[in-house]
Amino acid sequence: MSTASVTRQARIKQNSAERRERSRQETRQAILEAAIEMFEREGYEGFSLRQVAESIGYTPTTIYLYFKDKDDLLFAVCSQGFAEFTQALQTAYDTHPDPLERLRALAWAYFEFGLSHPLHYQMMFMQRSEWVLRATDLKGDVEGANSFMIQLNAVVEAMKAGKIRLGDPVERTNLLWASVHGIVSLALSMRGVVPKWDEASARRLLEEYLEVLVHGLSP
Amino acid sequence: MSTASVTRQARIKQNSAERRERSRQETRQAILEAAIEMFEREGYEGFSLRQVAESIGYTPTTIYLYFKDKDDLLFAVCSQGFAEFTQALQTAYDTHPDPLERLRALAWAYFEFGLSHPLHYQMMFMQRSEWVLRATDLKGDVEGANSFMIQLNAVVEAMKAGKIRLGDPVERTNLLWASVHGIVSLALSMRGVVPKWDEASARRLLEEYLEVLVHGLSP
DNA sequence: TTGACGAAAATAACAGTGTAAAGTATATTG
DNA sequence: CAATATACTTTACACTGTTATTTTCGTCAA
Repeated sequence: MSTASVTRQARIKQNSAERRERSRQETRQAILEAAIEMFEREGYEGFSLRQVAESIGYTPTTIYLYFKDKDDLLFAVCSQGFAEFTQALQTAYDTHPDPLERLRALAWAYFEFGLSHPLHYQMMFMQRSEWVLRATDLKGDVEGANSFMIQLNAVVEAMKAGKIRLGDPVERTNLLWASVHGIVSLALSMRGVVPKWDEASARRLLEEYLEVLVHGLSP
Repeated sequence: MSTASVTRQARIKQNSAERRERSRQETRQAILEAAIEMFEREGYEGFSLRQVAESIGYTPTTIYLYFKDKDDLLFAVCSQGFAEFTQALQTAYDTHPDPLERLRALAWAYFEFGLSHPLHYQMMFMQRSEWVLRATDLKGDVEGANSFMIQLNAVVEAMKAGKIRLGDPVERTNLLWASVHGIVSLALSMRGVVPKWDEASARRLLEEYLEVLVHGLSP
């Protein structure tokens, strides 16, 4: 009887703790979602903790019970972007068995992500690129979950298959990565400002670039 | 006599106006220099009008007599960067007669500017790239003064000389520009964060990239 | 020389911002 | 029921850019 009541009480206690933890995660998620919505509406400059708090009926200081500071919340906003980005690359990798086509598909997936998530992209790879590390660390030790690793694998495979010239795989990957990033970031920066840099011409540019690259990298 | 005294008075008046105008430009310049110094020390985030004013013994509001607002002052800070950038490209252009070497030299000049003026570069080409237009417009109608035009000319020359494959010159220029920008911007973003992205490896990357490019673009 | 004028600079104020410390309900537990 | 831990708010501080108003001061004409 004593043991039974003790375990029941323990169970109740545990359930209570679980429920409270769940509630805690719920409000954390509510804050996060409000933050995402606000970030996508206002961008980086206009992103304000006080407005986020107000939009879900909380006092500004409450946010500090769930996130260390503004940067931490903003990182949480971006980390969803990182996850989506990695997944986009992963599906591109998985759906293209041919090594060369795979590289092309990866570049296009990269491009599409940037063009369709401009605010996230600018944050993730232009303003706060140091978060790349934090984001991949956060994902655990699964190597495949790292977006760089996906690209690296694709490069290694292409080398193995004799489709591109041999060389330091990491540097090759950086080369590809940097060029696509250059096109995407310039397209995002210049669109709406320089007429020549609309989305269509950015597409043509990437197309041309991939052509030049396979030419220049062929063994 | 009447005409003489009138003209003398007119001269005095004009000199006075000139001197006042000069004094005005002097304090404007003082503000601008303080702003540059502050920007280079604190970066974009830490750049504060009030601190700029304080550092030269002015009240914050005085700045508004010389610059429209914070953005305007920040643009003035960057416009020096644009001038220096254009000049760097121009000398690279002028000192290399061979078309292919010229393209290489332009890429390296671009690279060097970015690496040695990281804050300016990030402002000019990553955060506020819409200023590129404003900066070139400001320079007057001399086509050679535009950094893009310099690169464009170099590409056209290389095509004429049969050193690279024919194609839309503007798109070709964007291709070169975007790739170098990609390397530079990633190098700036990642250095100090990702060990692999130190300055030396960025240099190797550009070297390799130029090799691949002349391979891929050879007629 | 004085008095008016006009430009330059300063004051005061407003509406924001991120963040820390202290206080207050509310719910959980013994 | 009383003690306690948790969630949240209040208050406050030190900033930010920006505007409207007021003061200071050099220049210029009478």
